[in-house]
Amino acid sequence: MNNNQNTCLSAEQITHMLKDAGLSATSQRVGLCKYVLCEARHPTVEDVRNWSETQGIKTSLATVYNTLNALCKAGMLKDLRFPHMDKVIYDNNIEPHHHFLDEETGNIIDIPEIDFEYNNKLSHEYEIHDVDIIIRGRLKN
Amino acid sequence: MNNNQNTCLSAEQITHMLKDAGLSATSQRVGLCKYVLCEARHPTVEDVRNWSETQGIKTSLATVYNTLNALCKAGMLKDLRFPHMDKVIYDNNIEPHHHFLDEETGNIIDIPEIDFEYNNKLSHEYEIHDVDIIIRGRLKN
DNA sequence: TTACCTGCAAACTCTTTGCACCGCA
DNA sequence: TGCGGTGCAAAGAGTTTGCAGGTAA
Repeated sequence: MNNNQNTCLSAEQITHMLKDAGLSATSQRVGLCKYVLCEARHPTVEDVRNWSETQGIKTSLATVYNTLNALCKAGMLKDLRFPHMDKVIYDNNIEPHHHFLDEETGNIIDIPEIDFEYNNKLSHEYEIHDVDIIIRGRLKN
Repeated sequence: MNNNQNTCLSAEQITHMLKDAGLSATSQRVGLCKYVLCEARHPTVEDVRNWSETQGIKTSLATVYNTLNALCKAGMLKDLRFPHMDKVIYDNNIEPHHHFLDEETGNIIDIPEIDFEYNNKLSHEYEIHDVDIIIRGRLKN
């Protein structure tokens, strides 16, 4: 069910990725990455915090924020903010894709671009850098 | 340049709209509506507050929030939250449309649905209520 | 008159920052 | 050893709420 590219990274692999990004591989970061780059799907800061507590990873809220921000800056993670949602959500799927938000459950599902194509008829004055598409609805059983 | 449907509403018309929505037409509300339903394009709470101060409309921050929330609940206004933007933005264009965010100026431009069509190839399990599309880029001169 | 609205301040939530200490390289 | 990371607590930004007084219908 996890549609990211990083399913099951080892601590060594994570250490390598961090160093490649110019980040020192502290135990907190490696631990948080294990969750945020592999296990988690669209976690909030709170989710990350809760997970790290259940795993006995000693860390502070500030470090969770610092780490997630550093990973975003390094391009290993993406931060999302959805309409009618007050918290930032993190996405380890770096490939271009859209999002489906199940309004009943709050679940967020990645939608491949091919399943929801768009046709840009804007004039050439509009130089497009990126397109965010959020589909809101309900996933029938 | 204002592409909403309410260009230049009179105080009487606003009073009527408020009452139709089951809201009492206080002077603060009528005043704020004048801006938020007519003049403004994608204002933040701060914009509304600043405008009301320059207009000598005596109001409090709490009332601005209450009024905007009440208008949203009544369907007269829409609240938007964009990626990488920490504040809520209000939109008086009730018609379905998309948004173009000029990343250089911060300007938000309404995009008619016809200028940016999408093609939904999702399976029938996905029951779609609404689609939010935010196009980020730069508007060349 | 009564129910709703307003204004103030305080509370709340999410996120960032300052600073002393600690640990990786 | 030195630079950057960590942890705590405090600060900050945006928004909501509680309550006493005021106003529309």
